[in-house]
Amino acid sequence: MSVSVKDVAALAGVSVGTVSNVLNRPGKVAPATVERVQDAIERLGFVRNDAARQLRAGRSRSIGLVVLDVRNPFFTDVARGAEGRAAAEDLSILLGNSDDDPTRESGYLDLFEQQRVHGVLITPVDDVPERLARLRSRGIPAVLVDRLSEGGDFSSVSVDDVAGGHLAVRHLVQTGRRRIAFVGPTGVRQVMDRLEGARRAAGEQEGVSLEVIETSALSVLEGRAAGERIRDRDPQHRPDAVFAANDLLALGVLQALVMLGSVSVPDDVAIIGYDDIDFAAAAVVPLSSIRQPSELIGDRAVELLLAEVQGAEEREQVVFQPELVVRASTATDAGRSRR
Amino acid sequence: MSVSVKDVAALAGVSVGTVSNVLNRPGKVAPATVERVQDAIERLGFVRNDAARQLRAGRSRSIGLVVLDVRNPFFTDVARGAEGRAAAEDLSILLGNSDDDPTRESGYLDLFEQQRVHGVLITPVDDVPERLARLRSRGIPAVLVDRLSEGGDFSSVSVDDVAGGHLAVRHLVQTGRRRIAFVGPTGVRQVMDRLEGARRAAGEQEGVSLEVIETSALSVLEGRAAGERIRDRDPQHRPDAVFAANDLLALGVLQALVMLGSVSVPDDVAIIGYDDIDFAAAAVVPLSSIRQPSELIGDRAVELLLAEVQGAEEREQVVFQPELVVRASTATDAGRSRR
DNA sequence: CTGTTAGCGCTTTCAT
DNA sequence: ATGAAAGCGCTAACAG
Repeated sequence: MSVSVKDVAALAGVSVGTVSNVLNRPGKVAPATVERVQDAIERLGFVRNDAARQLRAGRSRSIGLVVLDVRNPFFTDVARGAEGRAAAEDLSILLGNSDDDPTRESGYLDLFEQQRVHGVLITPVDDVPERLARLRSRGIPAVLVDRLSEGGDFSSVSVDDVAGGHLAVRHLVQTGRRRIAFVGPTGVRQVMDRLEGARRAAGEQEGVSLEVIETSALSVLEGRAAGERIRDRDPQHRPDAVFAANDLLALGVLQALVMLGSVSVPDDVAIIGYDDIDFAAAAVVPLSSIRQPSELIGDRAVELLLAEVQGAEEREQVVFQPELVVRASTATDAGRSRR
Repeated sequence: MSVSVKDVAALAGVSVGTVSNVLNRPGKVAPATVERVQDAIERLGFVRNDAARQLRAGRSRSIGLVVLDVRNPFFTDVARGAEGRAAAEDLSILLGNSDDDPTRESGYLDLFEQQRVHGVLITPVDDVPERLARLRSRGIPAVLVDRLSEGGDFSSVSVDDVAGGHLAVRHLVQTGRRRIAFVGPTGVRQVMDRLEGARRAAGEQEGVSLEVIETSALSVLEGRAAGERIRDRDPQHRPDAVFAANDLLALGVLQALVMLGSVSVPDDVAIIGYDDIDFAAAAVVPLSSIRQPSELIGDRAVELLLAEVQGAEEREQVVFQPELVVRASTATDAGRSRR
């Protein structure tokens, strides 16, 4: 069926070893032979069998990446960053989407383990340190993405979520907001950190309240549901600002308030999101947000992984600082004084 | 390093053949033996080596998918659809992002060929029929995604882009627009088809003009650039409607007109996009669009691929019909009559 | 510079 | 029901 080195060798009148050398170390082969072999390769349309190479090498030339949600532009950006860095090393990225589901996450880790990937980049759903420790004990290092490693057992590339939450709420408070609602799924680590930062910022000023509106996911749909609950309240019990745990949620809240309801943003309610995805700027009301260097995260994560593959002993924790991006959704409007 | 079936066999006191049977056909092995083997597997933490299985099987358990742009939600939705269908068959999806670059596209096809994937799903940048024919001759079938096969040589799953373009412009014309601008990269097949449909619809009504504003990609950024060009024109030379080749472009145009300019949408200029991505509904001005059944496309594409893998001789062309979704960006506003 | 060969881990006959 | 052994395609070590 498929042509192998053997066929190439036969046609070129050399041994398989020589074919292999032409493929991997052409310098070690006489120019005339190289040509003859390449000719045969061309003629037969020979394509290396990766499975055989992997079997021989003991591991594949790919890196597994498990993200929480492929539909979230933040993660596709991270993936892009990782891909670019990996390509430079002639490695490819296997992208897995856990969709916040521990079973799916575990499925991908199984798959990656079976594939003997070079290493795994993961934004864990679950607390998976034991799982990752097992991987490592089998020679597959892991780097946490968008999540700090607890005991420093793993290298990680993350963004200071507490600082991000603080930035967001401090901004809301400074622009005069007092009754702040935090919208997000409290089961998620990053979200909890953002909430902690938010609480801290709220606590720094008298008279600021912070309530939590729980959602079950970080999606536009969930945001819309949360927004509807806010919209349906008595105006006097409504928050005057919403800090959403990510932009998808924020966009959903925005939809519910502005498009499906009659609440004005930012006049009645200010909204700030998190991630600063491309779509944030193009929203109904352009969305203020907390920017994370997403592609850079992917890039650095691969770098740390490769260092570990190459035997680096120290685990490194890279923590980027987030950045506040102010847009119309949190504008200090003149209109508010009317009330 | 890694534990193999041999180690498991040794610990369980059986032969490797039996271990393999326990793994693949447990029914053929005595219950007591099964238990003993599974115990050994557990104890040793044995994990199958995919490379070895693939080598043996002659091909991998994955399907390659090459898309034009991972950052475009349309394609991540397609990927999701494909992944779901593939998972049901115990196959995984290898996602490649060509980024509209023939070199990258070709790189992924090389990679997939080396991996001996089950098949390839691709939205081609280039005209790659010869490349795909070669793949097929090597036993790797290909299915075109979001693109009809020219001579019917390949199965394909697409959406009738001519009809979509027609729907969009007919809608604009019916809501009173007369000077329509089509925004998009004319080098792309799907875009050309949408343009053709647009031209047809424009021709069906006296006094409707259709100009083409060329962009170099289907991105928000390119849309913004195009929007700026429109914004900077004399109001009387401005189109009164824009049909953007996809939602990313449309969102960019919208940004340029509304947020960075002072053109009102839809009062001065109506905008309609294509794909109906989630973010369209949440845009500054909720975007009218042409909806495509994206997840279904991925799902069906895998189905056609599997049929071909299983020896189906006929190539099938699945063509879905697009659907018009009207939102505020093309509202027939009372305001227009003022002029 | 080139050839020979062992072996990576697994599955699958073919015997027993 | 289980075992023995061949072989998938490739690479690297060694010999010549």
